[in-house]
Formats: sequence, structure tokens, C-alpha cells
Amino acid sequence: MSERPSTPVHVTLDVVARRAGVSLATASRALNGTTRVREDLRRRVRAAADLLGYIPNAHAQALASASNNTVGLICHDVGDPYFAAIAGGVMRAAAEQDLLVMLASTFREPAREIAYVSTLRAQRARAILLIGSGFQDRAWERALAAELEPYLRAGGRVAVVSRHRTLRVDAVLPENRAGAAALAQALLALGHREFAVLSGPPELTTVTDRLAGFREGLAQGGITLGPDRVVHGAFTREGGHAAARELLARSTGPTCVFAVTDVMAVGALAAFREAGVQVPQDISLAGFDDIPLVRELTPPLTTVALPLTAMGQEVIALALREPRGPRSRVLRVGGEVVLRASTAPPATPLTGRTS
Amino acid sequence: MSERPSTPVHVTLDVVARRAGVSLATASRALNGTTRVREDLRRRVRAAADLLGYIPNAHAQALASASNNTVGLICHDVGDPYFAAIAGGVMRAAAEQDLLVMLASTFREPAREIAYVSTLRAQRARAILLIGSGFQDRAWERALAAELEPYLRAGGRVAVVSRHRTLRVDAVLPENRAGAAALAQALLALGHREFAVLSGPPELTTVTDRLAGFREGLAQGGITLGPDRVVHGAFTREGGHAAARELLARSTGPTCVFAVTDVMAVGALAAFREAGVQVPQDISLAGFDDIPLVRELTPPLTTVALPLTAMGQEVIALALREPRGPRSRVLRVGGEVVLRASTAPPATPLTGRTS
DNA sequence: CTCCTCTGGGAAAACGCTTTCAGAAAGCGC
DNA sequence: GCGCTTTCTGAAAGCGTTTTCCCAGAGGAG
Repeated sequence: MSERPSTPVHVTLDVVARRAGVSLATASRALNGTTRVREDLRRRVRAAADLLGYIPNAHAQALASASNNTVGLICHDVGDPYFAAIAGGVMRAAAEQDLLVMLASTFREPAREIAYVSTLRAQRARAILLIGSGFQDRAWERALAAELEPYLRAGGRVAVVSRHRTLRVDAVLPENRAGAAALAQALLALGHREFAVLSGPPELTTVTDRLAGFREGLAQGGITLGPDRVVHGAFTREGGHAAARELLARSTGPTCVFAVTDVMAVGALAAFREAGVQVPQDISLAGFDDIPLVRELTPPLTTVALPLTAMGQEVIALALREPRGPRSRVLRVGGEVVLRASTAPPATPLTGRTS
Repeated sequence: MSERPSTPVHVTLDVVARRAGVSLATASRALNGTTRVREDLRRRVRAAADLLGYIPNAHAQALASASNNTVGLICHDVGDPYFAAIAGGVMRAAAEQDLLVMLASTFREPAREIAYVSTLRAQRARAILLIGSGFQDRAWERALAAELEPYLRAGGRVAVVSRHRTLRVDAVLPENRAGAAALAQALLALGHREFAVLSGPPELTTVTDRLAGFREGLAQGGITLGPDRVVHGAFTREGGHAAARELLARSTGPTCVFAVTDVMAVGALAAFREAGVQVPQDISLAGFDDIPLVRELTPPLTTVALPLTAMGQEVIALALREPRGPRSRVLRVGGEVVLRASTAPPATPLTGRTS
């Protein structure tokens, strides 16, 4: 019967070698070009390989040579434009260096993150890239560090983007504080005095940094942010939407709102629109990140622009750069305040009014 | 000196086995749970493995067991929100099934696509997922098919999303024609009679399908689309932008524009804004796909909504579904016309006027 | 012509696991 | 007590490469 496949599933190197009339060893050397092989033999092997459609088994190669050209990329959710943009940069750089990227989305579950690190360790990935804010939960971060530490010792490379430095690894860090501070100043310069912040989960380091920076910037203008002016929400469009609604419900009357993330700002914009609050006439809105589509919004969103694609390219370069000295390297990338139409001077110039 | 690492880099299974006082075989069985192992031995092995921080070598496992739980995902560019959304769905499904996803971005170069298929073959990926329109270039498609065919014969699974059926593989196909036709009808119903299309590269099948569908829909209303009313551009925001400018330059005065892709529509919207053309007052604009942010635009974009995340989940399910009968399966997903504020009745009701 | 150094090729030993194949131990009916 | 299953365990044979290690032969020097 045709039950049992008579043809072996994959062409292996020794078939190629036999066909070319050389030994297995020579065939391997001919194809990899590590050692000199007589030119005619090399050609015979190549011809046989092509003829037979030989595809080397990457697992066998990795096992035998203990080498590997895959890197792991762990982010919260590739579907999110922020991560997608960074991932795009990583892919670009990976393609140039013939690296294969194993992608992992944690969907914001710390346990999944750790599990993925473990999986990538098992895959003997050359590098593990962690994109995005870590979890403030001490226990998880420790567990992660414990998982990463033996990997590093075994020669693995780890680099992070936008993640707090609890881990001693190379990092691409946006200037969250400075960027938020600069934004605050720009908003002050527009004449705003009454601010509110749509903040993300307070356990994310990115959030605390941006919040702190924003406060610093405001402080330069003598403004402080009352606790009733900070609303926390999830790091998503819906989170921003809900936070904005909550803010409106409190009706403390800020003239300017800073959403710590563009994605949240998008949700906030929708919430404002639904509530009949006009941006920027009634309220100014600013975000952070400059993800691809926010400049297309109406009004286009004022934000702090981060070079997301470049950050993706940098993080992989950083991870793979050879002289991994004793100390970890940090590449700080500046955020540039981009004033767009979502921010404008406040409607009523509040000259020296005390709330 | 401390030159040579005295500690072996990785803990291997036989170290674990020795530590637990059992044989290599038993240790393997204890950890994998394939065969019954006496409970106390199993516990000893587990304890030893945990103590030593044992991480199995996935390559060795794959080699020895000829199994593998990785799938490859090939798309044009993960940075593009369209692909990002689908990839997000794939990741979700993959996480649930403990599959590791190897991601590849072709950056729209056919050669790279084929190279990636080859790489994924070498990795012995369980499945290869191709997302996005194929290349019309016959030679490339043939080369791709030639690369895929032995993979399929070797038991590999291939599934595509939104890719023309030159390949005999499982597919998730959006109803491009029907969706575009429905959109055309909806636009006709608004009262439009003068249309234009911002089309993508004519060699992409998605483009031709949507264009044909749109024409069909218009034909129902007795409208035909002159060649001067179709502008081709790249499948990107910039492509849409350029195409829209070109259209305006031709000044043939359509009241309604259909961009075959939301991403292009976004570019068009920007171009219109720059040119002082108001949407929808001066011109109505519609897209296709319903990528995440277009509902947030002002005006929110009328489009044909595709369940992108679900499509990603479906394609991986399709690829892995067991009874791969002789014929390939096709999952058609409908596009739903979503009328938003970017379309409105034309300013001047053109009652029966002939251009 | 012999000895020595190179070059290049083949045999075989890893690489770290899974899995087959027996064999030992234990339980059971008679 | 004896044979017969049943369970488990261990030895060893792969899986498909790379990479020693070693040897044959070629070429040069003396």
C-alpha cells in the first residue's frame, strides 16, 4: 500500500555526499566554506545539494556547532502600534544580519514573560530582547532576573527597551523624565495652569518616570499636580478612554491633559469627543511616543516623539555588539516635543486665579 | 588563570540524571511524562532539575524527536498596523497552544520572502504562515511554490491570509470583491456618482480584487470608472498621499474616493487636508481593512471592516488543523461596511447630470 | 633519493536529547 | 512454587550536523 512513505522526508547531508562521491565531512566543509576544499569537489557537492533540494537541518547544525542565529523578542503585544513600530525596527536590523527573530507576546502577564524567557533559553537564542515597561511587582522582576542570570552567564545577550534598570543589562532608554518635563514646559508656555494626567498602571516604571518628569516640568512653573488630577488606567486605548471619562466625571476643570502614552491619548480623544468636549478649544491633549498614526488624528496629537523604529534597530545592535564589557551599556534616546494641533492656549487666560 | 571556563555552560540531562541517581532515559521520561515513571523517581528528577536549573536543549529535542513546536510567520512588515493586527491574533493563538512564532518581514522583496521560507524549512517549522498579498510576478510566485512544495510533501503546513490562490494551500481570504462592491453600493446610496480610486500596486492581487469589486458595485448603479479615475500608488501611507495628490492634480472632480487600503486612506486624508480639501464636505473618503486607529481619525474613516485579529487566530488554527484532506480549505471572512463620518452625501446633488 | 612540511579528505567522535529494545522486578492465578 | 503478564528501568541506538584527529599524497629542501 502507499501507507508507508518510501521516500525519506528530508534529504540529509550524507545523501548529498554520497551523490557527490565525497565523504560526509567534505560535503559539510564544501557547503559551509569553513575549510578549504578542492574547487571541483566543492562544485560537485553544491550541484548535488541543489539537485536534491538539500536543506540543512538547523537543529542539527545548532546542536553540533553550538551556534545559532536566532534572537528572541519579547513584548507585551505586537498588535499594539507602539510595540509594532519597535518590532519593525528589530526586524529590519535582523534581516540585515541574517538573524531569525522569535517573537513572543506576553499580553501583559508576567508569568508568560518568564515562561518565554525560559523557552528562548531552551532555544539557545543568541539574544533576548525585552521591549516595554517591566512589572513593578518585585517578585516577578526577581523571578525574571533569576531566569536571565544563568542565561547571561552562559553567554546569552540581553537587551531591553524602555524598561527600568532593575536588570543589569544593556538598554535603550527613552528619556521619559526629560521628555515629559519638556512637554510640561511647552504646555506651560502655551499658558496652561490647570493640568491633569491620564496615567497608566502605577506599577509600570515608564508610567512613574513620565509622571515624575511631568511633575518636574510643572514645578518649574510653580505648578503642582493634585492627587485628584491624576487618573490611572490601563495602558491601552480603552484604558485611556475610561481614564478620560473618570477625569471628566471628577470635573475638576483642567485645561490641559497629558496622557502618558499615545495609545491612551487616542482613547482619551475619543472619550472627549463623545462627551462633547472639544480638543483643543475646551481642553488640550498631549501624549507620548508619537506612534505612527497620531499625527493623522484630528486634531493631530501633540506628543513627545520617540524614534521607535530606530530604537528597535539599536536594541538588537546593542545586544549583539561584541565587547560586552563588565558594565552594561545604556543608550539614551531623547524624546522630542512635537507640538501639534491638539494643544492650544487655554480658552480663558487664567491670570493668577487660584482654584 | 580564569581563562578557561571550568563550569560547563549548560546543565545537560545526564547531569540531572546522575544527580537524581537514575539513568538518562528515566530522567527524560520523568520530565516529559511520556511514559509512566515511579512517582518517587519522578520527584527526585524534578528536584534535581530544578536545583540545577536544567533547561532542555530545544535543538537536541527537536533533532531526537523530529518534533517541533515553532511556526513561521511571514508578512511584509510588522510595523504596518495591518500586519501588526493580524500578527497579534497569531500570537494570541500561538500562546494558547504553546507554539513559538518565528517572525519574518519581507519588506516587500520577493527574494526575501523565498529566503525566509527556506530558513523556516531549515528550522523544521511546523507551519509556515504567509500574510498578505502575493507578488503578481509569475516567476517569483513559481519560485515560492517550488520552495513550498517539498515542504508540504515533508508534512509541513502552509496557510495564507489574504493571498491569491496561486498556491494550493489553506487560506483565510477576506471577501475583497464583495466587500468593495458593498462599499460601492453604500456610497452610491449616499448619492455619489463621481468616483475615484486610490489603488495599490496593480500587481498585488488584493488590489485587483478590491478594484474589480468596487467596479462591480458601481456597475450596479450604472456607473463606470474611467481610467483617469484610478491612481496607483504604493501600499503605504506615503503611497496613498502621493496618489491623492496626483488625483487632485488631475482635477477630474470626483465627489467620492475609495482607497483600497486604510493605510493609503490615511495618507490620502493627509493630502486632502494639506490641499485644503475638506472631508467629507468637499470629498468623501473610504478605505478598506478597518485597521485599529482609523476610527479615531477625524473624520472617522468609512471602511470595510475585516476581523484582523480573528483572521490571525484562524490562519494558525487552519494550518494546524489535523485532517488536511486532499483539497485545501478556504475560510472566507466577510468585510462589513462601516459608514463613518468620512463619507457623506455629495455637496451638490448631481441629479442625472452627465459629465 | 630521503626526510619533512603542507594540504586536503575521510573516519569517527561529539552535540544533548528521545525512543526502542530488552531485561529486572513485581504481582497474579493456578 | 511456576510461569505469565505488567510495570518500570537502563543500555544503547539513533537524530543530522560539525569538528576533531589522523593519514595519504604532493611538493621542497638537502
